Amino acid sequence: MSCFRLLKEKGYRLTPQRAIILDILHRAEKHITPEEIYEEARAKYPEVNKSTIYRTLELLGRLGLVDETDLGGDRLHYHHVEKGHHHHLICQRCGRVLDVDEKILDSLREALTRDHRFVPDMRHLGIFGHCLTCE
Amino acid sequence: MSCFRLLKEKGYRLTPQRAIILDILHRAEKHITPEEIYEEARAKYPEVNKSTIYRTLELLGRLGLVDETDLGGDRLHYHHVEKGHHHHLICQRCGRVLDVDEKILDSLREALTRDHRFVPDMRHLGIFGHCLTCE
DNA sequence: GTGACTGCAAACGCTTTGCAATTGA
DNA sequence: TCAATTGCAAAGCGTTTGCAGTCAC
Repeated sequence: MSCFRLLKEKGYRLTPQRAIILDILHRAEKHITPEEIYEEARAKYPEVNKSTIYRTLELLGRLGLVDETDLGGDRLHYHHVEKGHHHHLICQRCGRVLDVDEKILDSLREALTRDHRFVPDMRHLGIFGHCLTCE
Repeated sequence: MSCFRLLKEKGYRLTPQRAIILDILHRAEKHITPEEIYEEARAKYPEVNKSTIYRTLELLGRLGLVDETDLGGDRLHYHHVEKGHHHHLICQRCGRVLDVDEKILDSLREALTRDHRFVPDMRHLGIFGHCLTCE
């Protein structure tokens, strides 16, 4: 994995804990929380500590390997950047999370830059509301 | 204030604490945090307790008198509904917060409803990025 | 008078931190 | 070897809660 190389290039070590966390992020099918990563990591490596998860996520985020997303609520979600950017429609009635392509925001992005001289950073935006399927 | 009437109609009491908190929200020029409300309330009413702030905000939110907004970061922001809906462009370089009218999102709202059968609830959305003035 | 409300203090859940022991390079 | 990294335990921080006393109505 290219992540391993990047870690070493920057002078960081590749510990088993980091390899496991990267693997979990890599295989995840959605954005996951530190708690979910911790539970999954512990299955393979029982001694792993939650603070290692947090410290690793902080490092990976700083290196640009994972994205940190605030999907609302009390905890952050993490996501392997390799998997690309997209957005989430979160239904507040049924709890469903729909993924939408980032292109949906193109016109908004243009309008903000043109009219407000503001360049939004909208990767993995969470949009709350309700899906019509619920009604 | 019509808020006072609504409280009584629903069988809630108008305590000095609640009147002060409503007044602070009413006069606020931006979204404020429970902590900010607490500090301001304490100036007028030193015995007030932080849990009263939280309980009051929860009540006012439930009654639809204030809006609860997640502007990212660790704490929620509150806002008197009377003041209308708008959005925030938060510059991650200079910290500036720009307000934009909610109409900016009209086309996105339409696209989501049309293409994804999803009705977004985007009041007081916080959009991160950077303003061109910074560069 | 009486139930809604408050202050207080303690607990909560997620996250961060200090430190001594460990380990990858 | 030896600094980076870890596990552990404790603290931090915003928020919530149980409870006994208080106060709006």
